[in-house]
Amino acid sequence: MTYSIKEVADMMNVEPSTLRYYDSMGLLPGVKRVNGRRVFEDKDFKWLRVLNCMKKINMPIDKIRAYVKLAEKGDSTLQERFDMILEQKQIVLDQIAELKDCLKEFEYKEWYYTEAIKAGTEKVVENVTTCSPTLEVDTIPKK
Amino acid sequence: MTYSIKEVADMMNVEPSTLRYYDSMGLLPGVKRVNGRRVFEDKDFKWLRVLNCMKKINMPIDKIRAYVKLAEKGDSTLQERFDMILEQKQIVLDQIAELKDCLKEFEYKEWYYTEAIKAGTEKVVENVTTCSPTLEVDTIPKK
DNA sequence: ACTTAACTTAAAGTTAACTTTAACTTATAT
DNA sequence: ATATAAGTTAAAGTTAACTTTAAGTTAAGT
Repeated sequence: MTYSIKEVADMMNVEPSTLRYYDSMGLLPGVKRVNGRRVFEDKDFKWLRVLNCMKKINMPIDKIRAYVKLAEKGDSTLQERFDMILEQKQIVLDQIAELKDCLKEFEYKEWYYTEAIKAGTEKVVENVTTCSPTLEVDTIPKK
Repeated sequence: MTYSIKEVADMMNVEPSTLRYYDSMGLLPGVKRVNGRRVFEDKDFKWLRVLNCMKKINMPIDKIRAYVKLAEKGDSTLQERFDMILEQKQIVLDQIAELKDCLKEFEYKEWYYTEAIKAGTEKVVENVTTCSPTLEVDTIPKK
């Protein structure tokens, strides 16, 4: 089975021009051409899925390219690639932890506005949290 | 207790120039001035913590400013702000779910390289996953 | 008192990641 | 057959979010 650039772009929720840009940056190694046109094959999706993840965690294009270059060098770079993957895995874990903290803040705000709307004014909830001068405070009121 | 722009910048892990930029964009309402200098008070940290979260989930500055403007209008905008918070909460939840999928991919890659390094070559693991032409596939090998 | 560090603004500069344009070729549908 | 849609490249343009610069004022340390 083969796929056009538009079909792949739709699957990845990006513009075809974005895929061409990725290609020009060296992020789409080994994609076949037929009459000059890119033809994506099943084997390409293996990498596209990883690329998709790397993009989602905001890994810079330069770093992704570095990974691709290592992969192209073959087995001699296995350890280096492993190290990069471990580093990125830790970054995802950190990002998830960070977002969970943000979620708490938004859940607090949800509660805050629920109470304020009930009362018709913010004054009722304005001083529920003791605001110490740090950004690390965790104050989720129990329902 | 009061804090200089540098002190607040350090707490938020940003440059003072970034805070000045946020201020110029209307993201730091109600910050006092003494001889022209910004002086941050305890009350400001309440908002800084929320701002911090909004930045972390990549909420665009324009949207954050819209929220600030609503807050400045007072109680008549409670419902609108509640709706915005709910929307952002859903965005965080989606982002967390997305990152968890990425984590699986990196965990698979970790396993992949562990096996490849053991064998000295990628050939051993290259075709472990059946790669269907979708980016939604989930293939985590059980240890 | 004097030096150094930190603060100020307005405006210009930077960066990453696309996105658009122009000029062209190839494929698909009627 | 012919129009329309989709593909191509290289190069220029865009956007968001800072970041730096320049020129100045204010505060803090010795």
